Amino acid sequence: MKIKPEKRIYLNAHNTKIARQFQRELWKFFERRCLLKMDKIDLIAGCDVSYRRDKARACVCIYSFKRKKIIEEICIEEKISFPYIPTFLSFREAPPLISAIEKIKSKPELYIFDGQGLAHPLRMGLATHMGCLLEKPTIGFAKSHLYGVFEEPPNIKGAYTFLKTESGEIIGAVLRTRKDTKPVFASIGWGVDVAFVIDIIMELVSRYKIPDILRRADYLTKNRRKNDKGTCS
DNA sequence: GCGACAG
DNA sequence: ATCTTGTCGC
Repeated sequence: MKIKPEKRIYLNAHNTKIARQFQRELWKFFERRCLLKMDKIDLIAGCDVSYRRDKARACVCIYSFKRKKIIEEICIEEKISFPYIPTFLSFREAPPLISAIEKIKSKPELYIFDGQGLAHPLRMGLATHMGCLLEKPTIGFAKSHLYGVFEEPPNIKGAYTFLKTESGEIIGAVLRTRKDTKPVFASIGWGVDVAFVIDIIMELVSRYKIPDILRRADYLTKNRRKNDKGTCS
């Protein structure tokens, strides 16, 4: 899938000042309605990025929710173009992620990213940022906190509390995807609501606290230490 | 000024 | 995220 040509300008920012402006401009593409239904969804994409020296490697793993199996995997490698700066993660990860997503053949209905969605000071975490570029439903799945107020959820698998802005708006959930482990921060990315986020994430986790599809993408991202020149499948 | 700070 | 060895616990 290709993103609209006019949106490519948002991929690279020369500095945080411009990056901040891009984050504000992208907000106009945000979709708040929930475009998906649990009983109809099928193809879901788990996306992750890892770094090695001056290269970033992005991997996308597409899973068929109905057939319960992975149907496609794509990995790409390219030069790192932006440093890691809290609240500006998108400018480091979106370029390689878009490169990988533009190579997939199937048509995912939902994309899950390693990071926040609306749980960001400007509501522009990686997942929301990617959603505004792709104009497709996205969810942010983070292992730690960046933004938002919440209470600790009970130590029971499936328990959750809402992640809110200072003014009380619900932007995501602090979800206990596994007992006796720290809860995760799942937030609305683009085109989904909190109930959907919670339902789908719980459906995608099995034995571990991270959804299998994201663990797989993470694995593909790092399993290239020796040979491998950029391809895998 | 101080603390917090996705990956 | 990455750099890294062993180690505690189910």
